[in-house]
Amino acid sequence: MAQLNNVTPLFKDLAKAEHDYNLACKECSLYRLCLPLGLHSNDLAQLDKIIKRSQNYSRGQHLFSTESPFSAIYVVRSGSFKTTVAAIDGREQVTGFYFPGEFVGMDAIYEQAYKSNAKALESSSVCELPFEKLQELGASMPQLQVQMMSRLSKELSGDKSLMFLLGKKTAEEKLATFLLSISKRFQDRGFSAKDFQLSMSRGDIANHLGLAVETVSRLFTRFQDEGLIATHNKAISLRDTERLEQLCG
Amino acid sequence: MAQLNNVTPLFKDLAKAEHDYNLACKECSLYRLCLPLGLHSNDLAQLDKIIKRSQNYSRGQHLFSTESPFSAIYVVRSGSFKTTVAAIDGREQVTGFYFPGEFVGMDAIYEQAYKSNAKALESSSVCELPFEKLQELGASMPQLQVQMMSRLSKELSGDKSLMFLLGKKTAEEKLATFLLSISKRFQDRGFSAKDFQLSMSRGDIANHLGLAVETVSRLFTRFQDEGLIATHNKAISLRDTERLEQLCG
DNA sequence: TGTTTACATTGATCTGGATCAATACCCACA
DNA sequence: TGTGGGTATTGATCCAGATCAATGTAAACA
Repeated sequence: MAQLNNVTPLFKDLAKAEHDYNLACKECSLYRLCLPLGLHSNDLAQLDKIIKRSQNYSRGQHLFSTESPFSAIYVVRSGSFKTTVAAIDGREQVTGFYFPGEFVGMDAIYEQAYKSNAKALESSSVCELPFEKLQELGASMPQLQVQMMSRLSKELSGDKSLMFLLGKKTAEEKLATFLLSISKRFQDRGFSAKDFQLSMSRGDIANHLGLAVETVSRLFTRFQDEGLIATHNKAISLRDTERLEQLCG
Repeated sequence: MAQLNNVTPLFKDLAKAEHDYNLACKECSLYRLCLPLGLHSNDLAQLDKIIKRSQNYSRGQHLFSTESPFSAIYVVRSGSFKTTVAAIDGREQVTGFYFPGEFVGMDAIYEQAYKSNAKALESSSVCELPFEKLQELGASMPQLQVQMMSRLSKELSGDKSLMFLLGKKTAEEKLATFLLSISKRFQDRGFSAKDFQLSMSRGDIANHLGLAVETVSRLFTRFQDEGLIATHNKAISLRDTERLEQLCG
């Protein structure tokens, strides 16, 4: 097994830099990725006031579930989350993974009720946007509404791609696509696109991609044997991005 | 094969009732399902002004494609559409079917570019909402923005359910879910929930559900043999809704 | 009215990835 | 430093649904 060094832990550095959880939006290193983008500074100050900067969620803790009363949407501040939708018989589908700067819970707006469950994959923190106040604010701040719609639209278009992945891609293509998507998101956040630490289990990955854990495990082994990646448990190193891209279809 | 009578053609009656395509929103029979819901009458009048009521699209015609420049989102007025996302190698996934009152093209907002292709499944018409003007209007009309967000959120939550369907359901469960979803949408539009005419081909259904045409065809036959439905080509009659619901998982 | 072309059904066979089973590894906590 | 429980890997087998192949049906057009 190839040796892996200097692997960036999942947004840990960021979490450290953001140690002061009451840091105002304009001081936040996620600023560029987050809602405030495009807001004028006095608008931003108003938004700042309604945001609740909440304490940490520890690994496995629910941010919300379909049982929770709907009151807010969230932006990941540090760490990561997964969302799932479940059937009565217990089957569940991991519908998404969420990293710092990304919005969780937007599918709740329509029915004013969470339609999925969100769970922390590691020690994580969020900014809470109380939905009612957000809406009040939006009435006098069109730019904010535009930003929100933009976020919703982005997630929508990502979901369409996932539908293609689930419906039409082979196991191999699915995993290659997944790895590159994660890599891209790390890069957007200023981390290495090549070396990173997955916060989710093989089971979560498999579930999300519509595969069995065993298939994912075998693919990791094969990708490694073929020199596409190097793995050491949850640490991943992309070794041949070009070939991975070809594998995506 | 069971005989099928009095099957409601797909929103044809509606199309006829809406024969005057310049009908103002407040006169439109889709009012209740559409964007204007919750707007005050003077706001509505303003919205009315920017809506372009376009001519018909005939079967197979593109409403937009990923090549089209982005300028508007659409609301189906009569008929129906499918949207697809495609890979370079030609594979494509049908990401959704759209019926009167439903919004098409919202995933384009984020990147100001259509991320999918929309094609008419039959003779259809739409209301065109020029996005720039919609945004201008939204600035002075918070309720409009709220409505838009609500639509986006609704589609988002529908897509999450589709991800569950694609990732976790069996072929049988997929088809049962599909039939009931279509039935529900007909009912919402004031048509029979039991007897309707599908506007999409078996191929489109199969593609959308992540199945082969042959599998869908066999399932239709089996459902019919088991007395769950009666079919005559594209005409469908639900005979045992309860059992279909159980089959959804 | 026949011909064309696309769509749908049915049957036979094959296979990618699931499932079952066993072992190995990792780390949390005593 | 050992022990237990979750997580991961690896191998053997199976099967739901894909694919291949052929025929049937319908609607569109000359």
